[in-house]
Amino acid sequence: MHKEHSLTKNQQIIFDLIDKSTEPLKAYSILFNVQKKGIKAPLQVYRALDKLVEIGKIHKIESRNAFIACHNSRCQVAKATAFSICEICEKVTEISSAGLSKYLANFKDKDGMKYSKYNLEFFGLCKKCR
Amino acid sequence: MHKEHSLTKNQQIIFDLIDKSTEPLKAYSILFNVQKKGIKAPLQVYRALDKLVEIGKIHKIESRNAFIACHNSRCQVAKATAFSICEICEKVTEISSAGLSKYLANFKDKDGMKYSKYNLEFFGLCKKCR
DNA sequence: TTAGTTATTGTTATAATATAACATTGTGTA
DNA sequence: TACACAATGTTATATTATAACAATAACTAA
Ligand SMILES: [Zn+2]
Ligand SMILES: [Zn+2]
Ligand SMILES: [Zn+2]
Ligand SMILES: [Zn+2]
Repeated sequence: MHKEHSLTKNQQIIFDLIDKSTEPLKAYSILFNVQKKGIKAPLQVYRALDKLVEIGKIHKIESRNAFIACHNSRCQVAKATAFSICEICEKVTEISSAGLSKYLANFKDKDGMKYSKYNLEFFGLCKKCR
Repeated sequence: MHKEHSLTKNQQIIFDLIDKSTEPLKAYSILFNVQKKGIKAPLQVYRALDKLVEIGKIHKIESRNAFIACHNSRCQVAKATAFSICEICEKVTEISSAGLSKYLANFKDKDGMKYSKYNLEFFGLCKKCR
């Protein structure tokens, strides 16, 4: 469950766009799409994106420099994320697996160190592309 | 074990630099450091980096846009990587865990799909920074 | 209310990261 | 040799992201 944050105007505009999208959106594509709503500069987009990531409403797909809305109720505050990415059609899906998140949250490295924050990106071919 | 590839001149210069480095290096920092060896343009660096990633001699740390030499004998061909990243000092370590790689290689998503390629980045504080 | 404080926004410029396009050179091989 | 192919060199440009500073709006506390 996401903590309720009341979004500001720009944050709401940009979140709505990302949330409606069926694919991850890139910052400058977002910029292009919200210019008619008065958001004219990259920085306005990046500021909203930063905040939305911070509060867990969206995630950044690091290998693609793109942003996707969170649809994972298990995803507490954007600290532990996992995605599958199709290398052909670029479809991205957030993975919601109790087993996986438990395994990773409990994973200890050689030094016995545990990590509460991680990002995992799986690559392969989606159903359609196989 | 890495398949032996004989590196070309530019690839060797750039690999040596990354391999000697104690921290991940960014492309333009690499460029700056190899200009005295005759590599003058970004593209020359990016081409070498692409190839080195492809053959598994280095990995890209996606969240940092930086490159690190592979020191993980378990790491077959750059298809399955895991790192820990200190959020204060930015120290990056490649994780070599039989358990982790086995778990992830066998992980199946909701649709029963398995992924042989993945990238995992853990975030936290290293020993020194704790 | 009012002044002080902080978050958000707007704006211009610029930094940092990455690729396109094309000409040239080297390397292996039939 | 002649062909194919990989690697290199070079210029220009595309894409992603932040710095710096001014102006507003929203929130607090006296
Ligand atoms: Zn999520
Ligand atoms: Zn696909
Ligand atoms: Zn490796
Ligand atoms: Zn550290």
